[in-house]
Amino acid sequence: MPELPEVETVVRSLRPGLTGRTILGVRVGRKKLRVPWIGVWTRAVVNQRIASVNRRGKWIIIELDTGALLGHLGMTGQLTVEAGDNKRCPHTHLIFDLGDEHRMRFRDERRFGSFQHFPTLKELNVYLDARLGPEPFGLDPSYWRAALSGSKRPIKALLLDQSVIAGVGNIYADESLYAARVHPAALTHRLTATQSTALRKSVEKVLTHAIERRGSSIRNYLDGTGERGGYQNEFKAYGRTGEPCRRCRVAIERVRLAGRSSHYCPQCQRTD
DNA sequence: CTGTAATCCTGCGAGC
DNA sequence: TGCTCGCAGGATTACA
Repeated sequence: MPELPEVETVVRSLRPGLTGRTILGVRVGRKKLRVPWIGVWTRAVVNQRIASVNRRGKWIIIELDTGALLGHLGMTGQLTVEAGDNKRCPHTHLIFDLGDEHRMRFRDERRFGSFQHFPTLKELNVYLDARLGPEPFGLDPSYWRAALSGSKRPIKALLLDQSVIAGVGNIYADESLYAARVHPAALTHRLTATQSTALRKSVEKVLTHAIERRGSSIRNYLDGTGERGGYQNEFKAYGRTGEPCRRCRVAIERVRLAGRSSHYCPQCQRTD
């Protein structure tokens, strides 16, 4: 679920409470996550101090004095720091004891999320480099133009491809396409220079705005302190099937593209 | 090189 | 009320 704005909000809200703390122990849940290395690495992080907390694409990077943790929230993951009494919480897979009655908890209902350990930050970055393209902010215009002209896929599929641009997911792809007035099924190599530029700027604008609203909470998403986001109240396309377009009042339509629902205005977003 | 579908999971709302 | 179906913010893999 969480896309770049949600992960950025989690990282920002966790950073002050995590940085400088030492992991005293790790408790592991019974159920398996998709990356089955939990339990193998838990001992490696005990007594490690947390040096920094960062984000790349939709990934959370927790750098330790030695080694680093890489987390992904999948569709329903929550990473929170809590203090005081220890409530029972279903779907908890990891609890990091941070001392002084503080704990970091990783919950994930659907278990699409993951938590991995790397012996060095360098190895972690090699792993991410193999999967991720550049961040959407300050994207090189010529890189973007080349990426679009060199592909014949629908633009929606390209926006979701993390190796082209890191961090965009289904919600923000739809919102960006709406803002740029580009049809989700439009083939990338057929987009005009104007459309290409508009989309590059729209992605940046939509993501920035969503971060300011602390992300979108549709169902599960919470930030590092357990609070919901507010951007779901500002969706113009996503999840608005049948509702009137805020620009032209024509009903928003939904199509299935690249295996995902795409919401768009048939009047404002044309393929031609 | 594309594109699509299936896979990993749980939970919820719609419709019968 | 209770059942089944389809759908959900993601990433990876297999296959046409």
